[in-house]
Amino acid sequence: MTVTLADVAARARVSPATVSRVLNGNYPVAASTRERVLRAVDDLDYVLNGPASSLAAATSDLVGILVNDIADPFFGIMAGAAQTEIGGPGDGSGRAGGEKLAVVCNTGGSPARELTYLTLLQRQRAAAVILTGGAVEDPAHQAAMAAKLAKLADAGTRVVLCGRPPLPEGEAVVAALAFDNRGGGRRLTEHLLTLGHRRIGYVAGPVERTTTRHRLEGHRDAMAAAGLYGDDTTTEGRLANARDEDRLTVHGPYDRRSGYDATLELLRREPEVTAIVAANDTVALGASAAIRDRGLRIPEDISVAGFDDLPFSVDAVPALTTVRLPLFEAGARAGRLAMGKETPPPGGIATIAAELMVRGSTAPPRK
Amino acid sequence: MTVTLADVAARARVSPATVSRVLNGNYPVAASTRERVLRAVDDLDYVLNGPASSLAAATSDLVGILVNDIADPFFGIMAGAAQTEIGGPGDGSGRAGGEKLAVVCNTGGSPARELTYLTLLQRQRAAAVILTGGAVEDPAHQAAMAAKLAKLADAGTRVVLCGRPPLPEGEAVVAALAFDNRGGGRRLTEHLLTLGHRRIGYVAGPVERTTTRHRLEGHRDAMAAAGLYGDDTTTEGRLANARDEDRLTVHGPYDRRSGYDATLELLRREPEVTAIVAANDTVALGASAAIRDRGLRIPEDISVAGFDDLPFSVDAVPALTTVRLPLFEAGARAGRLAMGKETPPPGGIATIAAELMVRGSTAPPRK
DNA sequence: TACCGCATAGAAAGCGCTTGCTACGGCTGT
DNA sequence: ACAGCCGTAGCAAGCGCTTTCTATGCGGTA
Repeated sequence: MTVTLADVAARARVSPATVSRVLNGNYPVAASTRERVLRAVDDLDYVLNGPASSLAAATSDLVGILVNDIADPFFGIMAGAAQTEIGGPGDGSGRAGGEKLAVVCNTGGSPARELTYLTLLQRQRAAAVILTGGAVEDPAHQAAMAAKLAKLADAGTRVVLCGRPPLPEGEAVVAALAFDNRGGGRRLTEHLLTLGHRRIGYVAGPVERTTTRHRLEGHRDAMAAAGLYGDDTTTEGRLANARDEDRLTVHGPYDRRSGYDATLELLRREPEVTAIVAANDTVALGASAAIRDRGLRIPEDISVAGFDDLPFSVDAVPALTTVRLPLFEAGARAGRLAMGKETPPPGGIATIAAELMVRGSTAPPRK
Repeated sequence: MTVTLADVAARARVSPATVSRVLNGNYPVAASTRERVLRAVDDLDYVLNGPASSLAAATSDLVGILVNDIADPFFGIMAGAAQTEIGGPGDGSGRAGGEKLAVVCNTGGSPARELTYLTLLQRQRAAAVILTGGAVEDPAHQAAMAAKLAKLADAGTRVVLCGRPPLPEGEAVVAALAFDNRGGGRRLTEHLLTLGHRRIGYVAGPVERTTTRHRLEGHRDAMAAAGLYGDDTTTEGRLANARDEDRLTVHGPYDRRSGYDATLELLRREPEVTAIVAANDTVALGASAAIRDRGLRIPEDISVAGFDDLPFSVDAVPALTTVRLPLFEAGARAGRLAMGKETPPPGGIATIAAELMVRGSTAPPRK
């Protein structure tokens, strides 16, 4: 029924070993023999049995890319970039020689699914795994992840982090490419402060996500440095500041709906807000909609800012002030790292700069 | 080094066969034995060797989802929905029992890569394959695809089409869920005609893509039915109509940049245009930017419409008139079909309705 | 009491490939 | 002219699992 290596060997009048070597190209085979084998492969329409091959060789050509939300271009762009580096050009002959199978796995942000996918990938003896985007900070989960990754690395799977902070003990990992979320967040808020804003609302991402925390910390660093939230360091002062921070921060998922709802909430809590900083561009879009539905103008009445600089942000009206993350470049680099085509940065850790993009959605507050 | 079935068997003091049966749960095993085995599995931190298992059982738990552009939420939404049906909830125990590994593969719209991925999936003896989105209409490629899919089906892989028209001879396929692109396109243009528009520009997708052709045909059907492009059926008249159609149509990729450039081109060719229909929402966003950069207002000077109703479309300013496709539902259904959890529609073909969403970006043309 | 059948466990034969080792010419070097 | 090599090809032993077939022990029944 199905064609096997042995069939090809018979037709080419060579041993199975020779066919295998022709196909893998890691052993000298005379040109004439090779040609005969290749013709037999074509004639018989032979397709390698992946499982058998992986079993015998104890490795597979699977590369897994884990993303938190596949419907979010933030991940799509990174994953796509990584795939271009991993998949190779593809010759269309259907022969697929030397290709790796780059596949993306959607965790939906669930720690359990993240672990499950890792196990599944481990089962397949994946050649490499790329983890993208923020991590969940729950200690139990972090420990489980670290253990799992260590085991993967042990089994020869290359592990690369992309847009995710390094592990506590990062030995298991080939490389970690971390975005400068904190710095980006800080510069964004500094921009707003420079424009003269003082009461700034913050629509944050889900709690316990590193991305969320880092961006928020950047924001608060800037606020604190400006003496906002007060620099009253007495116990009472600190409490008051904390209350202030909390009042002006709302957490929610990274989607437009959350941005919409949170902004309405912020507006209710503090009508005097003159700017809203969103956890990312998608959230910013929802925030903008809420502001407009409230009958307010952007940026005249309220400034809005996002994060990521996704492609649609420049088309928002007005164009969104945001922080650009080089998602494509980072994804591509992660792909190369996973393939061993690029040497890891010193220490295995690289921080990727975030660039402030000032556009029309931010302006000085009205007097 | 690595733990094998035999190690588990030894520790549980049973035969490897018994361990295998406990893990696969398709053979009676006494409760006490099962428990002993399970404990041994946990103690040893055993992870099944996927390749070995697939080799012996001649099937794998891989399910491939092919998408044209992973950075496009159009595909992300479908793929994510399909994955939720396939991956199961995941128990977080890391045991990953009975799970399928749903993976998405990004073809980038390239026929060669599409074929390559199919070969790679065939190699892995994938349990199922879901093809999403429009197909390329090149006859050679179509034939190659049909052959490849037939071979996959032959090998026991379930093939499901989602948002893609059925194959010429669809026997190889479990089911085809096709969007009513033509009907949606027609109703969208009828809406514009009803508003009073007569000179309507069309920013189409890439040529040779089924999606592109169907949406465009819907548009032209509506135009023709309204007597636009003339109903002159003489040879000369037909030629004139065709020229008119071509002058008001520009093709390009499904991205914002293409929408921007094409709209500028359309405006140059025919300054009297009162509406622009875009191939999809992303393109519509680019088109809107171009219109605004030209100093024109939407919808007062020019109406704009998209297709797909992606989440961001409602947040555009003004909100985008578009055609809603139930992407999530379709993806989920494709996932269930791929898992054999749902019986295929009669004839294996289902057409999925497209619903017109009238919003602020379209209005009657100025007198 | 003797027999049959069911429930459960084990033995062993592969699944299709990779790869270390061996075998065999013909060439080169002295 | 002979030894030693290099370049190729084949042999055969697994890789770790699934599954068919067989073995065993037990309870129930005649």
